[in-house]
Amino acid sequence: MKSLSIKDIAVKAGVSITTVSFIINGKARDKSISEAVIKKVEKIIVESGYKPNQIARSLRTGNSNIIGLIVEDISNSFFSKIARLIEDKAYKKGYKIIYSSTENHIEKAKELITMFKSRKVDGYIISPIKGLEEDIQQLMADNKPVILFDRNLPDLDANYVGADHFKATYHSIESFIKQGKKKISLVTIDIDVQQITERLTAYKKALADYDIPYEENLVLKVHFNQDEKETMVQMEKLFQTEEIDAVLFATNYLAISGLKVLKQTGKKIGNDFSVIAYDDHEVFELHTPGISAVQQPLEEIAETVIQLILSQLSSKTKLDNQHIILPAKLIER
Amino acid sequence: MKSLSIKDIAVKAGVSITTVSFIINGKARDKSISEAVIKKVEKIIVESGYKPNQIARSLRTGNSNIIGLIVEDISNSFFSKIARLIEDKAYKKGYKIIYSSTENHIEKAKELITMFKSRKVDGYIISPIKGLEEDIQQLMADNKPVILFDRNLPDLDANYVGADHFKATYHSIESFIKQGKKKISLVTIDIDVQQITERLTAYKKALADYDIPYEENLVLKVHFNQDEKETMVQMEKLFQTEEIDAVLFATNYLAISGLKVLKQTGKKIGNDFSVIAYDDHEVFELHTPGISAVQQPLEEIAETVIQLILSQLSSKTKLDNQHIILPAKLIER
DNA sequence: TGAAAAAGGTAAAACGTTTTATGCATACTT
DNA sequence: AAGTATGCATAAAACGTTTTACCTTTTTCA
Repeated sequence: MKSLSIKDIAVKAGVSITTVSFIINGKARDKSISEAVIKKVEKIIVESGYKPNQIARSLRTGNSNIIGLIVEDISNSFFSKIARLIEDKAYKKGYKIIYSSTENHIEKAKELITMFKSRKVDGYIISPIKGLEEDIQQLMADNKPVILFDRNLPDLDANYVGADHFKATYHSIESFIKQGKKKISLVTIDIDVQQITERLTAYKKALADYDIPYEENLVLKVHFNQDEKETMVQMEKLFQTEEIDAVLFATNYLAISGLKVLKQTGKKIGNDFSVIAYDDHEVFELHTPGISAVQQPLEEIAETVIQLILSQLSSKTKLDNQHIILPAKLIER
Repeated sequence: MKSLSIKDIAVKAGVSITTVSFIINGKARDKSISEAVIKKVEKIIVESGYKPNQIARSLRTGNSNIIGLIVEDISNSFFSKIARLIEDKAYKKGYKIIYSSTENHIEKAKELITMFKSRKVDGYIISPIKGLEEDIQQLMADNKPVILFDRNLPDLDANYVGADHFKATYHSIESFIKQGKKKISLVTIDIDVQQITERLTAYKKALADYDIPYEENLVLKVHFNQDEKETMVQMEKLFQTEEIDAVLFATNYLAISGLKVLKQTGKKIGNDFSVIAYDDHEVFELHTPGISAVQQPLEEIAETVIQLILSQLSSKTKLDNQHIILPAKLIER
């Protein structure tokens, strides 16, 4: 049941391997192969169902038509939706995606890059974590296209596509303030990437601009890799001990955990307790009452990422790194 | 910036390529290479950070250490959660996953298989759709491990891992009946795979067993690939025109669409209108009131799938096909 | 008419591994 | 002392492509 090789086709057609290869790769006219031969070989290829062995092709050409996608957690709806969009668009251009989740482990992330390297992926799409700077730098030094998305590493000059988290956060807090909220809490994670820390900066800035004093104990920094149970305990404490009247959750899973806590403790969301979540999710739409959420432009992010990487892949010369910041929208519910 | 090859290591160590290869692959003692040489070469490998080129390795050995995963839609939380679990477990055994979504398009599914084939993936994990029988048969004839999951193709004798949808559906309907419901509706899709049609069979059986007449107009079969908008229109009609007192949604996205309709139309879930969803989702847990749901044992499904495929991959002889049906749980909320 | 160019094609090297077959010492039997 | 293991190591083929360099025949045109 061995599959056909280019040699089988060559023999069947009574021409050389070279000729078949030229035809397969559309170089036939260029290399002045006669129409008759082209037709004949093409016919045989179609009839026999021959498909070139991509492995052999990759070994020879050095590229794999595979793009590596590294995210924090593919089962998070934000990432799985982006992944689906990216996959879709890449597929149309003849690229496949290999994805993997880092689970916020630097060691796993490094291993993944090594593995992708040895698999000779053509390019990398990475939602990075702190500590990966050197490895990414190395990839770029090797002239591999790299696109960071969602999260950025400040010490690194790389292509980046993401949403305007500062503005989105600022507007969220502002909207709380305009509703008359005074005790506004921020629940975030202690991960050290710009896109997360920015949310804290924007929070502080908005408060300052409206002359509301910043209180440290209104900010909960959850450890990025801890168990959900523990997170919920911490949130419960926060919700109980302070007379908070509004909460902004910095990620969708934090918001979901938060909603679980509220449901368990019977605390109601309403006029004297408002909530905004970061990254929209069906949960927020269907929740009673509806939960306002910051919605990132998934489609545009995916589109931009894939466009960026494709242009890098097709360009011979190294292109300048771009930073593309797309607006995020506050969906009020 | 060319990466190191086995030849570079061989030269550096002053031994042959063969020797290095044996050492890399743990065959050194077998081939009686001296300890001294092993140590020396290993040291050089570590120091230089050499990683074998997987492409070349694949070309030579004929296997890629990659498993292809084909699902309907990776952005569906059921699949993305399974994918994450599978990826995780596969990773630990040295396998990578390439995934792709069929979007229920038979053509795309076929293309994906062809693509995976030309990429020489070692095995296939597929949530299949009708019409793929022949292609899958072909894979098995080629002696490639294939595991179907979630959905089964009745005309095909293949490995299958899935939940007991008949029982789960039966129990769901039974629970409605025991609550005194009389007009029980089923919202399902018109896709022709056993795991979906089974839900209809179980629905009918449960009604029959409790002497409730089956009414065709209480069953809504949504077209599997239609726009959500259209689905919602159909559901709205169903909910309005019949005095339905209970609904079972056959998939989680149908349930989510259903909840959206209910929210829009202001119809309340409660004592005189109950809902059960298929495949649990955070939405159902956090919804007010909580939505009962049939929960498939994701972890066990993933574990079984990966175990099955790994045992096939490591066994020289073709193993008998297995059908593994795991119990699903009705979570009452 | 003769040289140059074009048309039509191919042989063979190369990509980086794994693996088979083989070689040469040295040590162990009898 | 001859024969046979055994320890240690390697040369070279093979996997299936792409691509470079080259060859022959025909056509062009000064």
